[in-house]
Amino acid sequence: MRDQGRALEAFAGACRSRGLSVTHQRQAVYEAVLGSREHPDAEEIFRVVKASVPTISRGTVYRTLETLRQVGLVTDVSRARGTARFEAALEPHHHLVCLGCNKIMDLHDESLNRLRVAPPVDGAFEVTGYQIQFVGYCRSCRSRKTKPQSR
Amino acid sequence: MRDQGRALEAFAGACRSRGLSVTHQRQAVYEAVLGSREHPDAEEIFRVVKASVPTISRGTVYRTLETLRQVGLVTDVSRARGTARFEAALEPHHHLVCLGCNKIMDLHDESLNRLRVAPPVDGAFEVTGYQIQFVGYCRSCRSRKTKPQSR
DNA sequence: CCCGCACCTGAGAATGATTCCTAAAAAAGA
DNA sequence: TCTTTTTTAGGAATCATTCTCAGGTGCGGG
Repeated sequence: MRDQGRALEAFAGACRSRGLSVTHQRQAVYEAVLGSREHPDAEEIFRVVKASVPTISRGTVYRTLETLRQVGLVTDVSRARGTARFEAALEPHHHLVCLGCNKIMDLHDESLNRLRVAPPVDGAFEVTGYQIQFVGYCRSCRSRKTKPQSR
Repeated sequence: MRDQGRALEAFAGACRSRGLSVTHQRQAVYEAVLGSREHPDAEEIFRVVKASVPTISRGTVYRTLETLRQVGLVTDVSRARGTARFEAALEPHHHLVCLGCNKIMDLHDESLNRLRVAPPVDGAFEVTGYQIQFVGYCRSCRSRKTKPQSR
């Protein structure tokens, strides 16, 4: 995993460049996310990190994941921020998701609805549709992007 | 909204074809989702539905949303199923999400990483990346697709 | 290398969304 | 209509996540 080594090296720099202190807890959490393949949840990461940093608390894991997510070092695969939000499955459309404030905006763009995909994973999975999430920063979050809000 | 009218008409049929009873609670919940533009959460839908079905309970709203999601009539925009799941933001890749069991699988496909998007929403939003979610049914959920599991 | 201070962490309480449980009500369908 | 199966209301229970705050720590300036 060359990528992983590099990512780890770059971690301290990435933190500093955004005004975040480099703590070993943060490194351990990031390392744990880097090292797992299975889309771990906070509890799983807590368990893993605990092995190297026995005193770490759940609160720190949650806090750190949120921080890393806001600066873009970690992705929330499930995008489970706050309460679950719904919409009718009518015409396909896509979403803009702000990493700063978690606002979700609709994006209607016909040209995105004609993606052709090679049947993924040998037909074991039946695809019925898709959605594209564009992540980034909305206007108001862009201006304070260097330092994540606690919310 | 021609789509809405049509969707509502088709609702009963859609339920029946999947072996779901057609209850007025279910219709009211679906109608509420159809009628809102703002990615409502369960609480909001509860409030709206309550106006027409005063005796409805929160439990029913949650249950119904989950059911409708599993059969594909409603989309969980935030995909907030269960606990939040993370991964390192290394090389871009995409996901297969099973509507039945909520399993998330990685999908690496170079050709999907070169999507060009017209700058969405007049530059008010700064896009830093994107992810595509392919939704559908995994092999084991496909066989029992007609009737959703309670989990 | 030491200080000061803003930023972080640990521990556990508090919150709040979601799920679960059960008796009663409603839908299905023969 | 009668029987069977599914669904609902209501409320308790769960459990992930956030908050609070006292004590610790990274780090820039001297």
